[in-house]
Amino acid sequence: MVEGIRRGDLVGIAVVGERGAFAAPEHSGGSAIPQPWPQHVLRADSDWPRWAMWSSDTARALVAAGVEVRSAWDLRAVDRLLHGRWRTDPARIWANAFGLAPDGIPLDMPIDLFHPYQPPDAAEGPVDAAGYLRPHWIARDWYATDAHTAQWTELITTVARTQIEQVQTLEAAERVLASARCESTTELLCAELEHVGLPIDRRAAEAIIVSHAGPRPTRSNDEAAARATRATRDADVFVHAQDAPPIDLRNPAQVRTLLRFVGIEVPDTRAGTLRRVRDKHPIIEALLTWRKSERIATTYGYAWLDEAVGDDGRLRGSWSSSDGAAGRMTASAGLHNLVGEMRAAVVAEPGFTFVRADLGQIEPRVLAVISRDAALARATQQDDLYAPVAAQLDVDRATAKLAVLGAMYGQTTGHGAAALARMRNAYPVAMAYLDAGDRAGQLGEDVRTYGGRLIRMNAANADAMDEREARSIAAARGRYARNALVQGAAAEFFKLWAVTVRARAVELDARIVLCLHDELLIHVAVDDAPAAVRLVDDALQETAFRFVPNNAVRFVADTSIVSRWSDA
DNA sequence: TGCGGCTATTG
DNA sequence: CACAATAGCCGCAG
Repeated sequence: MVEGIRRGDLVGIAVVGERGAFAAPEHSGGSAIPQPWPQHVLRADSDWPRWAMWSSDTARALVAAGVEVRSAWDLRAVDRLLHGRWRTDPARIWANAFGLAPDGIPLDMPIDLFHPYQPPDAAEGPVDAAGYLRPHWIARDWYATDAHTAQWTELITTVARTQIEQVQTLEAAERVLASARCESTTELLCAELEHVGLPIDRRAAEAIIVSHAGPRPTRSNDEAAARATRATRDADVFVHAQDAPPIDLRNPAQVRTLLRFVGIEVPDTRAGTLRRVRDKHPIIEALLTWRKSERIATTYGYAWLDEAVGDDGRLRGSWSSSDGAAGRMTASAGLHNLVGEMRAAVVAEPGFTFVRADLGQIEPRVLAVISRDAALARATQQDDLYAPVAAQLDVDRATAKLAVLGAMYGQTTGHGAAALARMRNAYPVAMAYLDAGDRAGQLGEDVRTYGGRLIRMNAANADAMDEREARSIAAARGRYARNALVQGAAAEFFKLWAVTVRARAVELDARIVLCLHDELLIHVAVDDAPAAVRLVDDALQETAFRFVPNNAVRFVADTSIVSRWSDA
């Protein structure tokens, strides 16, 4: 335990070289205390602060050192939330926090023949006369003294406090503040997800790969063997067009030529297009099968297994806490788009099992919250929200679902169009909310999600564009903004649920091993699985209460205990 | 070698 | 002219 640090304190922390350092809280009267890693004082059980850090790079260093951090204030994550920019660095975060023009940020001098490296003047403080951070302070590999380190960590605390003041000026400041904390703690979760990895049964994975890509090439024959397996795979298609000239099945234009040769004309060669003509010629079925195998062989083949799955049988990718248009979590290495068949290889370790939980109909439920549509909120009281909506619209369930999704995505044509008109009648408040977002997007106005994330609508380049093209681009931007408000708020709900589960799971020694937009996968000892199920459900109720203070909207999750992901 | 197009998968 | 994401291979330009 650290002298003077109390629960809830905001304390700047940094990793400087081989050491960690944190600012002392104001009331202790001290300055930064550099510490070698690992640093067990950080895991003080009862009294713990909210550690302020520049970015999840610090969280990764902490996790790698075996330090458990419970909550954070991540300057980069909060900066992204407030200012809607993804490519940021400390110089920019600092400028944003203090309202300084970004084009005034001083650039670091390049080190080359004409500008040899010169050690910075140690007497210079971190901030220059104009108020910007000095570049060499950001580089921070030159820190020689504890005094420098102390200044650096205190500065982190300062930026965090300034960001909090910025949040206070926004509409719904309390909610945005909660959102900023959640985004920050999600950065910790991402660092942990990268460290822990997803348990994979390597032999099961290899069996799936063998069935599509053939046996693993040995080192002595890899080139030739790989060619041979590819040729075998291709031959299963060519056998249906034996007189056809040789073509490359990986080239869509040549596939069209091949199909034309057997008398089938298609506009493109996508799976959906091919399926519509599958009974015209047996080659279509063979081609679809080939595509599936080719995908496993290339994307989820031996190379993927070797690169992404460690010796400990854990699949690891890089995690981002808020990427893309609306701030969803993203992951690489197939963690977010693993083909269904390969999910059979995601298996809990001996003595452990998975608790898998996914939110039901999260986007329309979130829409009811953010739009404050009382009629839609009533529909969320049902386990299946689409049932009351279907009754309200006087259509079948499938049509109701299409209408709701179409409304959120900005669909204007197609089969759902008639039901969409009924949506306007039945849920005018929700539809008005969506339309307002759409209009803002079309006009190029930035919007903010429920949790306060700024969605930037960059001004369109109207030059060299005819009117029809301009209209189509404006419509696309409208749909983008409309959807970002819903998808973004849904992402915020999910992350709040995830960090709540993460916090509660500590006592069970359970670990979140996968986050998938509306789904959580938790790795837990078999005996603790029922407790983990209760924990997940309790966390959902808590999340719903925090997200919707008046509890007018109901959220549901489907939770199960499975040893194999595909069994859910 | 970098990038747009096409195609696949997922929520 | 339905939203978001990651990721592979191809052809083409340079």
